[in-house]
Amino acid sequence: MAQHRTERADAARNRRAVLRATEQLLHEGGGEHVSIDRVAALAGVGKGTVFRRFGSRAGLLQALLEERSRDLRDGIADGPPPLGPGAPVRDRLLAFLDGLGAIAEGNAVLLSAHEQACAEDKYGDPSYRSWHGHLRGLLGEARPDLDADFLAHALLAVFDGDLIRHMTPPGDPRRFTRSVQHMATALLDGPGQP
Amino acid sequence: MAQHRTERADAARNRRAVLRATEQLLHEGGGEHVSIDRVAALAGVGKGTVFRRFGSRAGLLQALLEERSRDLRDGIADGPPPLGPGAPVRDRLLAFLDGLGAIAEGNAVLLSAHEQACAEDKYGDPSYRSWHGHLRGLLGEARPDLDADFLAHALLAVFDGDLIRHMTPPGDPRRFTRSVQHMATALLDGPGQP
DNA sequence: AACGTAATCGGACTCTTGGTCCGCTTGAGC
DNA sequence: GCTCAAGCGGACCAAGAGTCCGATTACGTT
Repeated sequence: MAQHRTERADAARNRRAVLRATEQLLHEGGGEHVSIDRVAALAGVGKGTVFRRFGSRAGLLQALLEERSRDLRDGIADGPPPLGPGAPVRDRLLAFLDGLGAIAEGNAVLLSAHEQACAEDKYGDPSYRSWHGHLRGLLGEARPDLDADFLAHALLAVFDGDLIRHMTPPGDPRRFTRSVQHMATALLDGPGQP
Repeated sequence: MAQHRTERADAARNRRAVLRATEQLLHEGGGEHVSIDRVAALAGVGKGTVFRRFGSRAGLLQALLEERSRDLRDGIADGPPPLGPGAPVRDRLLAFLDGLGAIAEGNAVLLSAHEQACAEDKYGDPSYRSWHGHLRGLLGEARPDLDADFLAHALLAVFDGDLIRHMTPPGDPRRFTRSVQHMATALLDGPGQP
């Protein structure tokens, strides 16, 4: 994120403070509880600083999400199988859904807030495009007869913060992920195009 | 909608005016172009009138959506097959998806706006609950071995205004519906629970 | 160590929007 | 006509996103 040369020390410190404040507010109240004013106050910086750093509310939430999902992205690109390259497509798909599901289950509130903030440009969001591209690739490889592009969107549509909270019972935090994986295998093993 | 006895003539006239103004604004600009002030101004009524009638921005959009989908709901409850009762489950499911798809394709902007306005309570919305209940019933009947509740949510998750606009090419307005139907049959015909 | 400067900071300010309030108006039953 | 509750409307409020610019400060240079 060093734009020209290096980032000034105070700038780096402030960015970390803002991100930490955001996640704290997200954790305390709902996503709508996170206003820029509050974030700035809690982080001990001015409002302008938040905007210079992250551009907008959407940018702030997106940065947080990106931070939480960096490991998964790296694992996909060059990590060990089955998440990384080399494993059978089906295993890679299930490993990916497992990883994304874990992130989603652990950050449902952040997901909702991000979705709401991005509003009109959800499908242009870099994270979304990345997940979609990966999914489409795997699906297309496994089942060239299906509409991989649409199915990738359909699978991702299910990763909705509200839905996850709505569907996750207290005693079974991975239920959502299992359901998604089961649906994906049903699609993979389903009948072909007539 | 007559709360006690009958609705005063001016009240009814104003409600129609507000709804018509809303759909006009929705049609002209994007969903975020529809502010209550603008709606009230275009309808020629005061802001308070809009709120008394519809309660909130979400209520206004929901009322419009409900108006657009009333026929489908009636058709499901007591219309002729295959939409109404009596046809094989599979045919009813496809007919329902066809009807809902048509509504969604024709009101993508309204869908987006409604979704954004409802925000935190999408799953409590009467329309949503109604569609979900119907879908869950059909899926559960056809495939008692699957998680009908989750799959109903998953199918509905795909009815996203932005996604529909993003996926509907100019020359093929029903493409989205066909994709959804195809996905649904893949799920119906897929393998059972291991 | 002192300096120059460009990056950074911060909070006052603007603008828009959802929602509330309350005194005034009016439709409709008698 | 008369009454009066239902309905009206727009001033008002609070909150939040995003902008601006004078003050501040980190840091490479000398």
